[in-house]
Amino acid sequence: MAAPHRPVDPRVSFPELEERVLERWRERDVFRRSIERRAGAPRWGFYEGPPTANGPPGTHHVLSRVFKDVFPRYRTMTGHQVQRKGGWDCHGLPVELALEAELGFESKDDIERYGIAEFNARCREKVLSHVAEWNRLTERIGFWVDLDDAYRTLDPSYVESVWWALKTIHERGLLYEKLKVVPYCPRDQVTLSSHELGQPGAYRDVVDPSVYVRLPVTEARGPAREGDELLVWTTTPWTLVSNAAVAVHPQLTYVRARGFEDRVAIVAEELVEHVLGAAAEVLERFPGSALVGTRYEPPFDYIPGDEYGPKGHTVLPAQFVTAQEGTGLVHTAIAFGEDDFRLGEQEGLSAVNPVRLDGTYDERIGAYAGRWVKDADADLIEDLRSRGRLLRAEPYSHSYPHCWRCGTPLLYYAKPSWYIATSQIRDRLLAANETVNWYPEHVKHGRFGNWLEGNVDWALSRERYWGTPLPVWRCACGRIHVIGSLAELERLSGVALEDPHRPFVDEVSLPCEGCGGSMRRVPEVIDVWFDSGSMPFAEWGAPHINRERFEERFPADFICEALDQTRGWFYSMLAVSTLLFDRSSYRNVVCLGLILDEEGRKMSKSLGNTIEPWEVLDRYGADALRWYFFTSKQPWDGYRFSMEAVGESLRQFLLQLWNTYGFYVLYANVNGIEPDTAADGGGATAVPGDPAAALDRWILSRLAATTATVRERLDDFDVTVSGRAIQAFVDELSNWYVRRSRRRFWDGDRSAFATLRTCLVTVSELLAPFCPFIADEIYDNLDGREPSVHLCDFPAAGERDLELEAAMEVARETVRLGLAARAQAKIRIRQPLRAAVIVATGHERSAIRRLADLVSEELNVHELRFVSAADELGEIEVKPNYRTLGPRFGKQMPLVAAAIAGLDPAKLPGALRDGRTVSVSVAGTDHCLAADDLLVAFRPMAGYQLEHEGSHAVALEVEIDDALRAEGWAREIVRAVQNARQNAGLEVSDRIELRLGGDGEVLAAAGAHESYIAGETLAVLIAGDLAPEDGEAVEIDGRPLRVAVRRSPAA
RNA sequence: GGGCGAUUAGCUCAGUCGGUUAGAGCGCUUCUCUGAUAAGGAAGAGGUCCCAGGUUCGAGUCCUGGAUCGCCCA
Repeated sequence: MAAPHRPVDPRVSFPELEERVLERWRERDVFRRSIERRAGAPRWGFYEGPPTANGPPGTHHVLSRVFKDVFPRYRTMTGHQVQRKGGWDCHGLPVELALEAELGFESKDDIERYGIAEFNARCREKVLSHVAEWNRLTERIGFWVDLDDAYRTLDPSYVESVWWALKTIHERGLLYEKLKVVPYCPRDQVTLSSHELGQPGAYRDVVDPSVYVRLPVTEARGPAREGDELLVWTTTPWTLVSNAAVAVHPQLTYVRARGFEDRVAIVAEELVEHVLGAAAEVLERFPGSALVGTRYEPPFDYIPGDEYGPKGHTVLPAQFVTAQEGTGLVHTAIAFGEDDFRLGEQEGLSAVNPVRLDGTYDERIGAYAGRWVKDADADLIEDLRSRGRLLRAEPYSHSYPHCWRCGTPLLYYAKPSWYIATSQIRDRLLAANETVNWYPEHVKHGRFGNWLEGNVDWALSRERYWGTPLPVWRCACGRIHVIGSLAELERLSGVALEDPHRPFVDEVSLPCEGCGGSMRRVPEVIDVWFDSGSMPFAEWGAPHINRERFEERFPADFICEALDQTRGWFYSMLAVSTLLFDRSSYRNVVCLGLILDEEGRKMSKSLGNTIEPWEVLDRYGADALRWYFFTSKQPWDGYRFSMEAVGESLRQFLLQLWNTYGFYVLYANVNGIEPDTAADGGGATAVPGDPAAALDRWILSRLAATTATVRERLDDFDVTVSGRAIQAFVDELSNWYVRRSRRRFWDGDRSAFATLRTCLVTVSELLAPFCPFIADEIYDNLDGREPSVHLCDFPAAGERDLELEAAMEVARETVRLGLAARAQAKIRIRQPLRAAVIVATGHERSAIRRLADLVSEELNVHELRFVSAADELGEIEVKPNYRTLGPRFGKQMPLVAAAIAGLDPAKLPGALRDGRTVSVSVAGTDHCLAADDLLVAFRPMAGYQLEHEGSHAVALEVEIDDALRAEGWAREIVRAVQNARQNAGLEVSDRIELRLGGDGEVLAAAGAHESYIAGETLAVLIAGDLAPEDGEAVEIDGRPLRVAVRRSPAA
């Protein structure tokens, strides 16, 4: 007869097991079938936020990929069709920069010389260079996603969809080009998006010169006299050469004050002391508005005031000015600050910009021409000092943005850029956000909501090469045409492009419908975030092709990325879909935290504290890593990651489950127990437990409770609590159900086997989304009616028996107390005792009585005796239940507590058990208290050694007579024989011949309990004739015994 | 500088609507059990629930301020 189940290796290697399971999935085509099986079922949508494959995947990618896996698996099992299209983010500056570094390029000129076609071809290769590695890891960790049909943002169909989106946005009047001050990297010659400013390392603490500059008034006006000095403050001295104006707050109070060297300065009143010192003498006070129009001498005269317009080198009113720091008068350089630029627009000042794109001064700045502006700071300051125009200069430490790739300090710089007017749809963005469930919830109106509130227009264009070309064609006459597809481009130009990228697309010109001239494409490519934000339709090439496939799947039910994507992908997804469809492209979003090392430091290559995914996978396996991520904490809190932590999740959970499963298989095979598939075929209605076996019904009730919790929490995207519920159940199953049922398994009790098997199979189904490998292995070996557990329906919660669950709690508590009492009395568990004496009140007493066999067996006592509290063991004490009484009595609580303390405890339990109420007098008024209002606790009397907790206690009768002693010895002998069996390498089902020798009294006890010993050890023969030199020597209660076992030839 | 979050035992984390004796696991010490287990059980040691105010009959939990750490923004 073949064994019903494959034997289970207790020393299994999970990594090897997982490889076998993967092989089985491939053979049985399980992923594809899991989706096909749900054809026609309600869809549950998932979008893959595309990673870039130009580098190898790290542990943080494993984190997001397993979270992207667990919910689709769960929803598939609950009857949904969940298609998962993979994707790769292909464009972008990082690829270009990596390639530049490889080629040793230092500027964009090098790229132009190299040739854009060749450069982009290299980018195209590079960006997918690690795809094979990503695919291998993705499969290994059990992330089910369709990588064969993955979208790539560089595909022509994808680019076309993005073009369509931009054309649509243009048609709505939301695409515009404007000179705007942007953070600009002169090294890469590229404008940075706000997303890029958010990259790690962008803001760095640096020390910049901070200068107070004197600007003499050139003609008296209002309160200002000729020769008074306007004091301005700046941390960017290099912008002083293009000072265009000075801004003051019209409502703020300013003063003329006599300060250093008797010169008269004009500063904000609040800052006089800060700027001029305590000795300064205030001469006059006036509002900022009085200064407006005052003319002054600029710090440098390279650019004459009239180049800025009539208001050049005058004082202007501006609301953004504060008296927080500086002088309260703000140096304004139109081209180099966002506020400055806006003020220039309002006041009609032109944005004269003497700084070249490479960050050097142009020829207008005389001696400084050609110098990198930041390097000119020191010389400019000296220049000011020598001319008496410097009040003071000091180092100023602040955080300043740098290019996150090359580390160059950014310049705020006026440049023409293309924008999407997202600020015009701010209310729609907020409304769309309201429809999204965020996990954790606080992101919705916190970090993300605040970000939307402060929405600014999306800086879309990039002056780079490897990206989706901005599909805007412009004629010299100013006319603009936005192209929405390659077909449209061909229709208008006659050119059929196969590759929409630069430089090919740059060569296509269109006839201008206005002037008949030739339209050329603008040179920019777009922000890659717009690419990835377009994925809901672009992954299908919609709307040009596959329109229905997109529409059927929009919006997604679930997306998931790390928390740093709030302003990245989460935003671009919301913004693009709101611009185009006026709704969010996702309904639920789970945010993940960062992975830190075990000391809480960020993992980074430079610190050398990274842990590579393969190290973990090869040592502990994917399930252990997944389980760690799912259950160690709420995922958005971040992880303190270490090898040891993953090892612990393996030991604490997976091994316990594996051993329980191994136990079942071992004894099912020994007893030839076939799974009763017919009975199980009916599903949850077939209760395998013997109705008389309380343990069976108890564990099935716990299983039902666990199933309900897991479903409820997974429905709310909570893997942490649901996973921990499974873990708690497996612990109950292993450490109470199996432990207390071992005898029944040895005896081949079919109810016990059916119950344990139901629990294990159900656990495998509950666990399938979390730990897909071990779950499938267990399912396949114990059930296997489906080719994989991942083709099963998720379990439905059965009926619970709450009363039995509560009773078991009490019984287990009683056992805990009894074992503690044994330890106190120093009587080992194998020594049977006459009785345990239990103090328990009404319902607890009946609970223990109901499970008396369990309790007495576990405590190894012959009898349970109950005593009432009034007996000599101790007494009952009642305490107020603050939870019920607090709200009722409020401030009178102390009085109530006192009144309760005055009750006669002896009379209470009986009265309360009978449903009667107790009357107390509080401040002259009588109140009725019900059983719920009182907490009953047991208080042992002095001088008794017993264990108590809450309202019950357990004491043991410790007197051991000869019969009990002999019984204890018999158990010791059994243990010695079992050890001998194991030492002899026998199978658990082998029969033995047993020979004993040694102490006469011990042998007599063995004789008295011969059938017990024979039964326990499968001995067909027991003989007391062992020769003194034979067998293993052991001690029984300090007496010598020798034991010899031999496999019995009789079958 | 602003926003968001975190801070509970040596470590990793729970802690429900505010309810009076704050828990678990790991680790440590001692004991124990073993016919599944890399396990299990019992006992012990281990706490300024970050700090300071406040609200309340009652605060780890709510409010205010502060400290430290992280993330995001400027």
